[in-house]
Amino acid sequence: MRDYEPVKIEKKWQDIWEAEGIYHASKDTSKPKFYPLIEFPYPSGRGLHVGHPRPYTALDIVARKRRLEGYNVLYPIGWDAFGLPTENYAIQNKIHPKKVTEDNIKRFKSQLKSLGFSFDWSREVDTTDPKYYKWTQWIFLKLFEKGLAYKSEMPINFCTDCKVGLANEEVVNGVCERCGSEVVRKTKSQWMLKITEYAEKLIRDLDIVDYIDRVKIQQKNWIGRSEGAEADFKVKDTDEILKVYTTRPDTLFGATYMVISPEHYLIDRFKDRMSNWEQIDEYRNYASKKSDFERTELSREKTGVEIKGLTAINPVNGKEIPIWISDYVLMSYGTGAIMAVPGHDSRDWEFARKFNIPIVEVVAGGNIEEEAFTDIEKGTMVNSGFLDGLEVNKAKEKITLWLEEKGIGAKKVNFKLRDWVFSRQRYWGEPIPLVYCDECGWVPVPEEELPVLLPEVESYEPTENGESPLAKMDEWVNTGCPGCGGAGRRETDTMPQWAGSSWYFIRYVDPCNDDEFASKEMLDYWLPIDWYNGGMEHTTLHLLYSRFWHKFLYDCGIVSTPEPYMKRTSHGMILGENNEKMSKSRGNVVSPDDMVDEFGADTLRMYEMFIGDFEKSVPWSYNGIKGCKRFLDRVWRLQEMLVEGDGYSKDMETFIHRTIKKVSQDYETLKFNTAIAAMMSLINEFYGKNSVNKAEMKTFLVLLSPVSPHIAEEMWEIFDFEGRVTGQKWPVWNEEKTIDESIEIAIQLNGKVRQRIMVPSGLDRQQTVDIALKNAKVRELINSRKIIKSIGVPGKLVNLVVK
RNA sequence: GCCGGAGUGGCGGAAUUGGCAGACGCACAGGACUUAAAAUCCUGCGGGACUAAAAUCCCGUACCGGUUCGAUUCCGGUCUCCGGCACCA
Repeated sequence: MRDYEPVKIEKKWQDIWEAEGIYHASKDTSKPKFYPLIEFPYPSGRGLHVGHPRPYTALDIVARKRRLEGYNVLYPIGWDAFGLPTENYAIQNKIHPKKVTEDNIKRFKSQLKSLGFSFDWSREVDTTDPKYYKWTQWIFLKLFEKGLAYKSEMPINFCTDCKVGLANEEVVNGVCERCGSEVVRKTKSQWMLKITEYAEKLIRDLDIVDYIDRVKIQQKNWIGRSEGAEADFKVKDTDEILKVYTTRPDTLFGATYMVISPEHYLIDRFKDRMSNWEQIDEYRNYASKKSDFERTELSREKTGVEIKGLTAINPVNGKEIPIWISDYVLMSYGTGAIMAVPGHDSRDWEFARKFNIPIVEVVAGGNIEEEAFTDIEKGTMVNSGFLDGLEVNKAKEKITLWLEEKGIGAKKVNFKLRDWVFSRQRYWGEPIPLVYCDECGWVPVPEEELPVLLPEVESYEPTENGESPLAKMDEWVNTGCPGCGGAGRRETDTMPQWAGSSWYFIRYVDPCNDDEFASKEMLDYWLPIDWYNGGMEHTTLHLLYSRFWHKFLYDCGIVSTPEPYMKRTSHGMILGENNEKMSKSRGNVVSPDDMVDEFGADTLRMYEMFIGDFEKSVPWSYNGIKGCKRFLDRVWRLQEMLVEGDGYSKDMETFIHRTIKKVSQDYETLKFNTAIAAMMSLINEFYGKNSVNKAEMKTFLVLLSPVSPHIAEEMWEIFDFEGRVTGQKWPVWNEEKTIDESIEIAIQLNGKVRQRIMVPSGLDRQQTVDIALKNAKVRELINSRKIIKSIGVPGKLVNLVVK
């Protein structure tokens, strides 16, 4: 027997598989299809770390199993290559980001290939390739055409020293990550996408997809649908009204003040009437330095300023109430103004306590001296005129009708979801294909002129005033207006990285099509994705953005399914051996290259699947991977105990059928660790007998092949079995043959196991109890005590309650 | 802070419509083989009481409490850790 030399056999089979193109998806649309998807990687300068292969191996296993089951499988791969880290690296090292990207992709590609994934490399896509981003721009133009892209003044983080716009991540503790200077929020006109128009559908259609619960819940909460009412408050002695949104219109009588956000337009409008303008302006400046996240932190001491000289009128009782500004009210949610009901909202309660504003009880049931009473199930209305005596939910309905009758309010559904800020003042992204003309406004670049290519520039640094580096390229910026032929200026902002990743799975179905987005035939055959696996960190943003784009394309009649992904699962992170996140700075990064060199790809793949619960994060363990190598060594040595045999041997039959069942089911339910454990047990059984026949060996190798394909293929060849292991049929189990004739059950006395006995399988509840009671040892244990109750669980146990 | 998730031996984990806690692997210990080591093979391996050994018994699934014949699993509360919080991807 030769030695097991993974490095040799893995390269050998990778070359053969590639030459034969066995992992290419077929154009034959008569076969049933299976389209699994992993999140395409961002090709960073650091190369792969061992966390990357975890999800890739998982779906590779499923993809390989499906091929053996006769499906036409599309398991694609590509590069999400636009983005900040590459651009920053390019700036620091004075290398063009395009070059950086090329180098990184090259490295990633060779690393992935060494791991033996069954990706269809002929369909590779790259978001930075003009042939790809042509269609990203095309989708943007569709959105623009349908009125879903618009311009709005939005804040950006602006470093007062570097004079550049910063990503949130580049702002650390309120200061610039690079220079440590103060960061302020500066408003800038930016492109926005109306994802809120799809809020209702994005929630509703979660019902038709199979996502793991925690993903669905996160999406729902992120979209944050709430039902309430809008109500108009008059601003005293003006013709203005303050519109507020509230989920508790029932508490309107309890509104003792109002709060508007520091960015609210009323502030500038009535500037002259405010006797404490300086104080207000100072507060506005203070608030502009904070992110929404900091502003809404509940534990934080509430801050605010009363507007002196402006008051509002509560529409239900005509009472004059003060208006405050405070940063806990956000312009981005609701109307940017709230009616404050300190008796029944904990933020308002804290605020009122701090600034000595009266707290009025309008729902009885709590103790508002101690804390706000917010329970909507238990209270009864008081101090509320025509609402008195009603339950909260009834009061909500009545007051909403009242507001509608008076014409000063209405029922309203609100979402936490905000529109998507789509502009970046950066170089390394897709140019937004619009031209501004003084005559025509924003005009789309004609479809036949796409893509709008990213021009070559000298420096990728943003400009002094926070504009994109493209703004400096006069030649590129100044162009003819596609509408009137007059002078036009190109949009210089680029798209966010999310753009390319919002539709890449669609391009995979027809990646080389230069004439159209993708052929209808391919779209209809391959979509939707059957199974999408990705990290929990993408649950809200990426998943929501891509669902939004897909729904939009569905409404345009381009794709035929309302949802892109039928199933979504999620993997846990692989941490360093010290149980911390792998990072260069912590020095705990493990490279797959080293593992492949030392143990082979088959061992690495197996260990990544055996390491623990697929859905949980888990620390890397060098000893652990050694254990998997040991297992494959044992598999290799099965060669020495092979005997003839066409069918499973009698004593192994049950074991084999059970293993087929366990492995088949576990591969489908992300329980790769227990599937591998089952295969280990089977091998232990072979070793115990010191023999394995050909039929048993074939079945085992096919079961093993999705996890560790190279060794399975090599052994298949050594044994001179017909064809390839990658060309076999997935084995099936016979349910009857998985059942033992007799099984052990436990006998408990008062809930504690006291005896175990063997019984025939297939007994019902009563038979199980009876057989236990007949047992001599059990009778002895019961002794003279009386049986009060007996519980039987067929095939499991009997519990006798005795006294 | 808000939303979501997790907590089981020395370690990774297994067991879930509520039914025998610790499968499988690692580490460790003892033994076989070897001049020796590595590799390999065999055995043991949650804690405690009792015992020459076994048998037997008690405790044990982050913590406190509840429901139940029976709770790692369900309910209420507490603590700790992890992911996300809209310009990192």
